[in-house]
Amino acid sequence: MSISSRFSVGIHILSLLEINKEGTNSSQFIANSVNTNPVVIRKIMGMLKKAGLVTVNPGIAGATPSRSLAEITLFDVYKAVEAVNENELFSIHENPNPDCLVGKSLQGAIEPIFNMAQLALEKVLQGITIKDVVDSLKSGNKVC
Amino acid sequence: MSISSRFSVGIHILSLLEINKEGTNSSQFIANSVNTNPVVIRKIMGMLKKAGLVTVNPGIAGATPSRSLAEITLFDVYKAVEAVNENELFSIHENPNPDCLVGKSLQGAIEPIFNMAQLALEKVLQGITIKDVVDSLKSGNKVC
DNA sequence: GTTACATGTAATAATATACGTTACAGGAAA
DNA sequence: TTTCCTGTAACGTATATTATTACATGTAAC
Repeated sequence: MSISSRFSVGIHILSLLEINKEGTNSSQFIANSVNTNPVVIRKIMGMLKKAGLVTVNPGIAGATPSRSLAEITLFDVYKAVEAVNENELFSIHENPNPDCLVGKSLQGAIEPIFNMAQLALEKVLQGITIKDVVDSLKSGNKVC
Repeated sequence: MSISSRFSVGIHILSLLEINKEGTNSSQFIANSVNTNPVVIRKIMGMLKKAGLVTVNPGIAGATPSRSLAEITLFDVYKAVEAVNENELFSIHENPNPDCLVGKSLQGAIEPIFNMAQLALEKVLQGITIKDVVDSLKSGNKVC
């Protein structure tokens, strides 16, 4: 199955905070751009807030990035919205037969491989910032 | 969410074909090692067969690898069991508002990034063979 | 050819998660 | 006090996974 679209929505939110920084980025406004329900935005915004990426206050319309968008990587967003948990991108079948060599040892053999693959993916995300994405949006040029 | 455990089961199956090559690898036998239902094994075995990785015949007990395990990479298994579809590891929210710059252009901006990240992950899987896993099982040494 | 046992596959249930939606509590400011 | 916002719980729907039952079909020994 796929990695939750919370991730792409999170990127959308942060990008919009920049593109519409002159305006007020209420959950309703953002939801209109993302094309979803404002509650979905508030829930994801809450995760971004918890991760220290955005500043939002109850009762006050709008949100702002908590630090420069050049200092927020896609990996930060990915962790914030729990797109994938630590070492859980791949799932491994549970309780294989311990009386069988394969059943007993497979998990230990493939876990490091899976972790390495996951890390390779995450390293790509660490190399790209929200600023890169926003620049790409403005210019029409691809980030990569 | 996580990548289907069909992937780890597929690796389990192929490893077991080697470890138990003297014996008969019926779906019942394999299911006993994986600790699941034989039908689950037959379904995954069917995908491995369709991908040309194993040879199985209706009515005849057992399965064998179709080529050397040193020539079957984890990526081959990953594709065979449809762990992740082409460029679909990440999902992107659909139908964003085209009247908004972010809504209109975000997908085009992040898709190449997502594809790059997915490719980085897949490249790791391409570098490891079932033989590597089996060697690790036998020796107790990690593949990586 | 019949019996025993295998694979192939459809159908179904149980479970988990994502996403959307309604409802409402509580904060802020005119 | 009214209005509009955020925060959050609760619920429904849709979808994917895994397990399971049931049965059609193939193979080979007897």
